[in-house]
Order: sequence, then C-alpha cells, then structure tokens
Amino acid sequence: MSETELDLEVKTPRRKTRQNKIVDILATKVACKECSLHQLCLPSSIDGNDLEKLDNIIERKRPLKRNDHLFQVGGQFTSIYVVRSGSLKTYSPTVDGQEQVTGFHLPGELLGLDAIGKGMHPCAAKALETTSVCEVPFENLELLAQELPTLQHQLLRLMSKEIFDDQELMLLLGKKTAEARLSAFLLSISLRFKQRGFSSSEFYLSMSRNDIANYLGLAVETVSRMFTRFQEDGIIDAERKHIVINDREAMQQIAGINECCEDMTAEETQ
Amino acid sequence: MSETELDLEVKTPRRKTRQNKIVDILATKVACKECSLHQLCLPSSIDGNDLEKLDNIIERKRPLKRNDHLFQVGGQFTSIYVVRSGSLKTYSPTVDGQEQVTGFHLPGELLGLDAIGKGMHPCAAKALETTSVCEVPFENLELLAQELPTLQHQLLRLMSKEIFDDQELMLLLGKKTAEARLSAFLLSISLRFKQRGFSSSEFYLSMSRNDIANYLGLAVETVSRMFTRFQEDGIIDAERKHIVINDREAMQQIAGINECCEDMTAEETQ
DNA sequence: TGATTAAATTGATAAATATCAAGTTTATAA
DNA sequence: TTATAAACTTGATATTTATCAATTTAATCA
Repeated sequence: MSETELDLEVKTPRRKTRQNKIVDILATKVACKECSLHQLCLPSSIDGNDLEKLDNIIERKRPLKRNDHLFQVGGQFTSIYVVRSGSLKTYSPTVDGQEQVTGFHLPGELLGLDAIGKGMHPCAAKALETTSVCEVPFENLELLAQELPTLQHQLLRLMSKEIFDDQELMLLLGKKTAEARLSAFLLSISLRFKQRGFSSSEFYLSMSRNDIANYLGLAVETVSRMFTRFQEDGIIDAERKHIVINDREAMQQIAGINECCEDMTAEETQ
Repeated sequence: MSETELDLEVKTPRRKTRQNKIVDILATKVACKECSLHQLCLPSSIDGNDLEKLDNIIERKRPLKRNDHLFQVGGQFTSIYVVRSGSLKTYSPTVDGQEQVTGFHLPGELLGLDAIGKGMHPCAAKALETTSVCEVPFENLELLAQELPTLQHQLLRLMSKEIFDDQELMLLLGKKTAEARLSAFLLSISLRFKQRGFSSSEFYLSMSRNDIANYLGLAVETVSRMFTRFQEDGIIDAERKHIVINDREAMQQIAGINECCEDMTAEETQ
C-alpha cells in the first residue's frame, strides 16, 4: 500500500492527471521527445529529425516487478538501459555465495555501460520496486552515433560521468567511519533526486538497510545504529524508508565533503 | 639507484638493446605503431593508413619527474593521456586539506576519462616515478572517431573497461577486513602487470605504503602490519617496494575473489 | 483477517583497526 | 660523506565496528 504511494511519489516530477494504475502501461508508448528524463540521456542539441531516428531504435520494455532481474551476471550484452521510473540495484556474486551490491540506479540513470568492454554483464541488475526501463540496442546506437556527432559526444560524456560518479563513490567507500559513509551515501541520493527535479530534503529509499550496509561495506546493525544516531542528533528524520534531511550542513561535515566538490556535482545536469 | 632499476624493470616487456639512460628521450619519438603498448589503447583492426592519422594527433610529452603533476584539480580538460612508462597516482582533495588517493596508473592505462563530462579534471595526477605519457587531444580524437568506426568502438570499449575496473575497485573497498583489501589490491596490481607482459608474481610497487593505505581507506600502520603478517605466513615476500607473491591461491582466498571473476579479468586484454 | 516470514532495531560482547608513541631503516641533500 | 628528513615498522592502548542474541515492527500470503 504505502509502497504504491512510494512509487508514485518517485515516479514523475509533476503528475497532472490521475494515471495511477495504468501509468506504467502508458509509459511504454511514450516517445523520447516526451520523456521527462530525456535531457538526462540525450544531447540537448539534437534536432527533431535525429531524435526520431534515436526514438526508432529504442525499445520500451514492459515494467519489471520488484525482484525481477533486468539482466543476470554473465548475460550477453546487447543493450544499455535507461531507468524511466522505479529503481534497481546492481550486484556481483562473491566467493561465499553472498552478493556484493555495486550500485543503485534511479530514474534517468543508465545501466550496462560496464558490459561493453567484455560483451557480457559483470553484474546482475534487480528491480527494487516496480520499475520501467528503456532498452537501447547498443549496435544500433553505435551506428547512429557514427552519423550523429552530437550523439557520439553525448555518449562519451555519459560514460565519463559514469566514471566520475564511480570515483565519487570510491571516495565514499574510502572514508573510514561508518557515519561518514552513511552520511555521504544519503547526500549522494539526495543530490541525485534533486537533479531529477524531486525534493532533495525528503525522499523514500527504495533499498533495504541490508542493501545499504552491503553497499557501504558495513554490518546492517551498524547502519541501523547510525540512522538512530543521526535522528537523535536531529540531523535527519527517518521512519523506515522515508527520510527527511534536516541539517544538510551537519551531514556534509560528517561526510567530510568539501563545498568545492559538492558544488561541482550540483551542476552535474548539463 | 635501485629506483632506476625499478624503472627499467617496469618499463618495457622485452628490452633487446641497451638503451638504459636514453630510453625516455628516445621514447618521445616512437610512433604509435611501434609502441609496445599500442594494442592496449588502439583497435587491433585499425589499418596502417588510419593508424598514421591517429599518430598525427598524438603528442608525446617529455617525461615527468617524480612528484611532477600531469594535471591539477580543476584544470581544464583538453586531452586524455596514456601512460607509456612509469606510473602515476590520481587523488582528490578532501575537506581537511588531506588528499584521498583515487587510483594508480600503470603503463598502457588511461588518465583523464573522468574529466570529459564536466570539461575539467575532478582529480589531480602526480607521477610516482620518472614517467612518460602520450597526450591525445580529445577534440581531435572525437573528430577522428567520427570517421573511423573502429576507433569509436574502441573508445567506448576503453571507457567501459574503465567503468568496469572502477567497479572492481569498489568491490575491493567494500571488503570489510584490512587483509582482504590489501590482498585484493596486490592481486589487482599483479594482474595488471601480467596483462602488460611483466611478471605477475614479482614486481615493484611504485607507490608508498601511505598511498596504499590512503587508497584502501586504512591507516598506514595497519597496512604495514598486514604486509608483515603476509610475510610471516609465507604468502608473499616483501622488501620495501619489491614484492614476490608466493601463494596466489592463499591471497585469493583472503581477498575473497571467486575464480569466475578472476578468470574474467584475466582475459581483459583484448 | 490472522499466521508466518522478513526487515529493522537494540543491547552485550568480541574482534578489528585507529591512534599515539617510539624506534628503525632508507632516502635526500648539504 | 654525514646530517637531516622521510618512509616504514613495531608496540601499547583506545575506539570503532562486527558478531551474536533477542525483540520489535512491518510485510506477505494463505
């Protein structure tokens, strides 16, 4: 029940009409130029005609249910994916049969870029909630990029951004204390919501505490305790997955984020 | 003294002639097709004529001395760089005026891919020893990629590999214990040497314990103790920067690396 | 709906790692 | 070369975090 609300909250920046149940099905017919996320994945300078060409190669898959896989480890790479709504996690298997969470993917973010090199997916992608994605067959994209310089440029830019983001996260994981990690994580999520036009001070986390802990290299109990501590200190309100950030500066202090870096990432969207 | 030997050891997979002192100066004149690393940065299917075009846009900088910067944080992005010989570290500044090491770069590896998106370098790059690099002006590269499909493809592949590698490192940093991190780190370095035709069981680390500790999110003392422990257990010999890996399986065990993943990365080169 | 399972929290204890403080070795420069 | 500085190592202690165990709360399903 509240999960459904969560979905809606996160799905579209502004929802004018009442499309609650059928929005996902309708979404499968929406073209690139109408996609509210298109400035995140397309060159802004691309013109109508070229946009149509791009639109033609994109397949809109039907929505994934929670825990459905978008792709599995070792699966053949054919396409990259853009999250339209919902969210996913990517993870790799480890020796002891555990999973190691490698990332979370919000609307407008790409998946599969790490698979181009080897032609197969080095990690699996699983939906954290009801999620819809666009599928972009890579061969077609490459061919199209060959004839559209701005598309080639945008592709390289997006891949660069992915590299940049990964390095940001390495900085995050390199941090020593548990509270610095969790704080940096929450600020990162907050920023990504902001870039998508959602509130940066109040949002729902679609991933479990377990996933967060795994991702941050901590024990679940530690993550839980940190949430409690942040609340006691009044810098956040957290009721399960619903998070309100009260004191962003305090969090930045804890995370050890320098304003320079923060400003840079704030202007990430174009 | 031994530093010079280190350089030579690492510099060329097979050195036929005695070029010891002048090798770096000579290197500045070597063309792409003669570069022993070219299969790492160029499409193997590129033909002689095209190779020349690529060769024309590449500038060979004169060698960096130890501690020289290749670029600084916030510096304007114009080119990507390929390490020809030597090595560098990249790092970002943190709030408290410290540096956070984000990566090490060995011969054949690229630098600057994370700067394309924003047009400026999010981290600084500093030579760990005498180091020479090729500079590839990005605008020219993009234009050339526009007319050479295989080059575009290779560029995308390389960027994908960078993303993949970063995620591998995130796995590394996500590991909980100090010994798992250090072991995974050494195995990663070992593998990268192997891919470049050097010994994977014996090599010199060009970075300090401090850099390693910083990179792995550990205290220097802890790293030092882990080196000692690994030696006591006989799985490595370490005399300062000179490392011999005696028991690779034990290290993989400690690092928690699954063979699957290891096999995959082993075939990374091409 | 209630029963069952999963997720999250909290507490107590053990283990790992950071920190502080020397001391040693190696590198650098006068 | 010797003097000085830097890098590395080692030990003792304090802090942090993981682990184990129990409980509470929320989610799922018959």
